Amino acid sequence: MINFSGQETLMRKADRLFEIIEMMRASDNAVTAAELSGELNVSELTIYRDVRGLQGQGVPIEGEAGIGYVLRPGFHLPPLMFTMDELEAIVLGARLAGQRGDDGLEKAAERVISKVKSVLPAHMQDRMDRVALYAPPTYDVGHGIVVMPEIRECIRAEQKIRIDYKSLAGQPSQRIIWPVAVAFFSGSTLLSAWCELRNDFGHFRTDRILNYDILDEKFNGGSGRLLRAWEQSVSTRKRPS
Amino acid sequence: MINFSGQETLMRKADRLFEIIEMMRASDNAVTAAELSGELNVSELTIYRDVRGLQGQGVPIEGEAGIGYVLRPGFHLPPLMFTMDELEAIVLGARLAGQRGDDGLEKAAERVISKVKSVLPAHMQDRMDRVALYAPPTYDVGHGIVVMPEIRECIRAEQKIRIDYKSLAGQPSQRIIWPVAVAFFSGSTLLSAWCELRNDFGHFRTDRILNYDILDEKFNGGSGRLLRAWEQSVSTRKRPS
DNA sequence: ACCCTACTGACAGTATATGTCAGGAGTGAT
DNA sequence: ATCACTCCTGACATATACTGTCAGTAGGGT
Repeated sequence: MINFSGQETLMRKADRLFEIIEMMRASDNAVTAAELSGELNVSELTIYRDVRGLQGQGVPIEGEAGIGYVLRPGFHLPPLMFTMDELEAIVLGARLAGQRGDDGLEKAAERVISKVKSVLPAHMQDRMDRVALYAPPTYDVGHGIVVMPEIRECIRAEQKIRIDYKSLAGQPSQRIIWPVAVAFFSGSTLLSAWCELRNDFGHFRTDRILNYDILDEKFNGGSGRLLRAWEQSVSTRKRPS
Repeated sequence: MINFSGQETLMRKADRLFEIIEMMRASDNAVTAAELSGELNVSELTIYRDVRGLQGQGVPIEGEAGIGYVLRPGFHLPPLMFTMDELEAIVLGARLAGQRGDDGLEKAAERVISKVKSVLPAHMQDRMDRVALYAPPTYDVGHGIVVMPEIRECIRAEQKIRIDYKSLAGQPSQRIIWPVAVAFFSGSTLLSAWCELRNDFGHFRTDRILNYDILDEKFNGGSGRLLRAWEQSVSTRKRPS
């Protein structure tokens, strides 16, 4: 955009090489040349040539037919300062997280803003203060008696919880759960967990948890395997609406 | 050196740009174009052109006659330390911003995650991948013909916009506005701006903007004063519901 | 005053980057 | 085994970007 005086294409190419690496690193799965070419507005062949060039330069990209490209972990190029777009995303995200999330997250989001601001050059600090993207207030989410920061800590520490739960029908029950994830809806918060009673994953509205005890006993999340299993169980029983 | 298969010069140039930045960062004093050209085996003019290109791309290089080049801080992202609460706020915020915001913000939010992760100590990177706080999918927000990243850029650059707008009643009108803020509701997006037609602030649903032209003419936001005036005008005419 | 240095402009040859077209070979699913 | 997907190679043509040389201007420091 602001390119004075030629050099447009080279810059575009240097940027493209950078973007290729970023996209591969950002994605968990393999990235295909077709995806890259679509995103970067060049032909697939150009991507192939770019990748070959990067590999020749020592970038650990692995390409497999039928799969796509994967960037082997451990490759780091020096991290660049946040762009204005990224700062706007951080500020908007913090505002949203502060509204949707619990008190702990709200305060954490504020600390994030100030930490990020502290590493910015002076002129960008001003601009960050003036990010004018807003998340309009929603209903205050009620968590009942549940102290959400505690629950999040249980997820991280893999600690079991015994809960007294009242189902939608009003049926009370007691069960021991392995907390896995939290979904922040606009009006309510859902705690997803493995339920020992049902031997399956279940979702529990936090405002229907009547009582709970954090147990000393831990469960084994298997370095994220339980989380991935939960993700899969959610994506397979998708609701139509 | 290890350059197989063509692309020698481009790689050399991309590398050279990288090297120029590295040499400037490594040196405490200013670096002269002559030093760079000697080290990189190109003419001085090529260095001048490279630097101009980098500056055009936003790299904060300052050149002074008689002195040399200096890389201002704010190009590299320094290491950052976050607590788990803060990391969870960042990840949740990025997910929320990615859903509510426009395409540009979604990508920016992804890059934020990737950048933050890259400056984190190793043991925290894994934990960041496993943050299990989710923002449930919402309806896809329609912006009509409006390209939101462009609008955000106009807010930052304080550029006037001429819009064709269709009011709720269906009444079309053309006006020139000074874009001030964007509010991302869950179902729609509101652009707030000073309206030259009404001489007052107004809110415009992006999906009711029929057409728009970004003008070269700029307005004067007064270092955030316009934004604060808008904030005040919003807080005084609060709607009860 | 003097040297150093960033910067600009014009000109020309080279090499480079990119696209299109066609085809080969490996992978995973049906 | 077939099929769809994907990485990868080769050849060819075109536009254009990069680089160097030469000459000159302007600002900084001593």
